[in-house]
Amino acid sequence: MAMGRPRAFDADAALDQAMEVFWRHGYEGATIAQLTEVMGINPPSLYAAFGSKEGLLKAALDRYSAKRACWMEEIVSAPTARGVAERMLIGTADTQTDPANPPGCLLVQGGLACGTGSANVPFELAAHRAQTENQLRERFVRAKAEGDLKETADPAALARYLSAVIAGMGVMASSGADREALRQVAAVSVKAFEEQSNS
Amino acid sequence: MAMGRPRAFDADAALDQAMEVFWRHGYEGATIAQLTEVMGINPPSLYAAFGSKEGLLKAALDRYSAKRACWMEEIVSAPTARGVAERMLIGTADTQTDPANPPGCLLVQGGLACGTGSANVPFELAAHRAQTENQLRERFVRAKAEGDLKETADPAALARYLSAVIAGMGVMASSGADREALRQVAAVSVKAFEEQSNS
DNA sequence: TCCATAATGTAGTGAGCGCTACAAATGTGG
DNA sequence: CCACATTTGTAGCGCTCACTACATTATGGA
Repeated sequence: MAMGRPRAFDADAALDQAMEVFWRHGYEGATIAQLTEVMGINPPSLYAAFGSKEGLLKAALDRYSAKRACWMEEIVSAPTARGVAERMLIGTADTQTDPANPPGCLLVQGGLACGTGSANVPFELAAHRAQTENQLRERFVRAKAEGDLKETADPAALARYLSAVIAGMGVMASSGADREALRQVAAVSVKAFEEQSNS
Repeated sequence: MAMGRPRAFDADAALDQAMEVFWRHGYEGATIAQLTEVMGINPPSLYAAFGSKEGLLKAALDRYSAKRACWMEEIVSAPTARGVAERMLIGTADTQTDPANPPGCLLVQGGLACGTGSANVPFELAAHRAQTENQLRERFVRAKAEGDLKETADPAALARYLSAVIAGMGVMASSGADREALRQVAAVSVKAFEEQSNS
C-alpha cells in the first residue's frame, strides 16, 4: 500500500495560529482567508485536515482545553477550597491579560450567539466551559467531605459562581480591562468564599 | 417647504424587533434579511431610517439602555450598598432568564469579538456596559461617604466586581442556565458585599 | 391643483463568504 | 523504476452578504 504525499505543515502549530484568530475575531468574524494565511496553508489543506471551518474550531477548542488541563490540575491541587478559588481567580486574571494571547478567553469571545448557520458553535463553547465548572464542583464536593467547606455550603453553587466570575472577567478583559482591574475583581470574589470556609 | 411622505412604520416598535434579533444571533450573526423581516419593512426603509447595519445596532443599544434606565434607577435607590448589590444581582438573574426576551444580555451576546469590518461593535457594547458600572461606582462612592461601606472598601473595585458577575451571568444564561442557577450565583456573590458593609 | 419632498416596494449590485475541482507534486510499497 | 495514495497550489465555484438605483406613492405647502 502506498502512503501518499506527507503533510507539509505542523497541524498543532497551525492550530495554535487558528486559535488566536478565533480568539481575537470570534468564530463568525474569522474568515477562511485569515485562517489560512496565519496557518501558512491553502484552503484545500485546511479542509483536508479539519473538514470544515467548524471542524477547525472544534480542533482548536480541544487544543485549547488540552493546554489548560495541566494548569487546571495545579489549580485544584490547592489544599483548600478557598485556595482553589484564589488560585483560579488570580490565575485567570493573569492569563486573560497575558500579552502573549488575545485578551479574554476563547471560550467566551469565540461566539456566545451566532447566526442560523452556526447555531451549534455557542453550544460547543459552552460544553468546554462546563468542563471547568465540573472540575471545580468535584473539587468542592471533596472539600465539603473533608470538612474544609461548611456543612451549609453548596459545592455546585460555588462552582457556578466561580464560573460566572471567570466568564465575567473574560468579558471585561475583552473590552480592555487591565490586569490590575481583573485582580481587584478576583480579590473581591474570593471574599465570598471566606464565608463558606471553616477556619 | 414640502414635508415628504410620512414613515409608514413605528421606529421604536421596529427597533424592539431588531434588538431581539441582535440579542439572539449577535451583531454578525444577524442578517439584514432577518432584520427587515421582523421589522416588517424593506431594506431601503431600514437604511433611510438608520443609515447602516451598525447604525441600527447603535439605535437598538440606545433603546436597550433607555429601557433599562428606570430599572437601574430603582436598583440604586436601595438604602444600602448591600441592598443595591442584592437587587442588582437578583434582578439580573430574573431579567436574563425572562422568557419574554432572549436569554442573557444584549450587551454581552451582541458581540465581544467581531471581524475586521465590524471592529468597533465590541467597543460600542463595552461603552454601554460601562454606563452601568459607572452608576454602581457612583452609588458606592456615596455609600462609603455615608458610612454604609467600610473605610477600607474600594467603590470602583466593588462596581467592577458586580459588573463582572453580571456579565458572567449573561454568559451562563446564554448557554441555557436557568433562573434558579443564576439566583444561586447571585446569592453567593452578595456575600462578598457583607464583608465590605458596616452593620 | 400642482410642485417639492421624502418614504416605499421591486429588483437587483458588487464584494466577500465558505468551500472545492483539478492537475501537478511528493511520498511509499512492489 | 513504476503504480498508487495523499497533499499541495491555482483558480474559481455558487451563494449570501450588506447595501442601493429607480420608479412609484403619499404627504404638506403655495
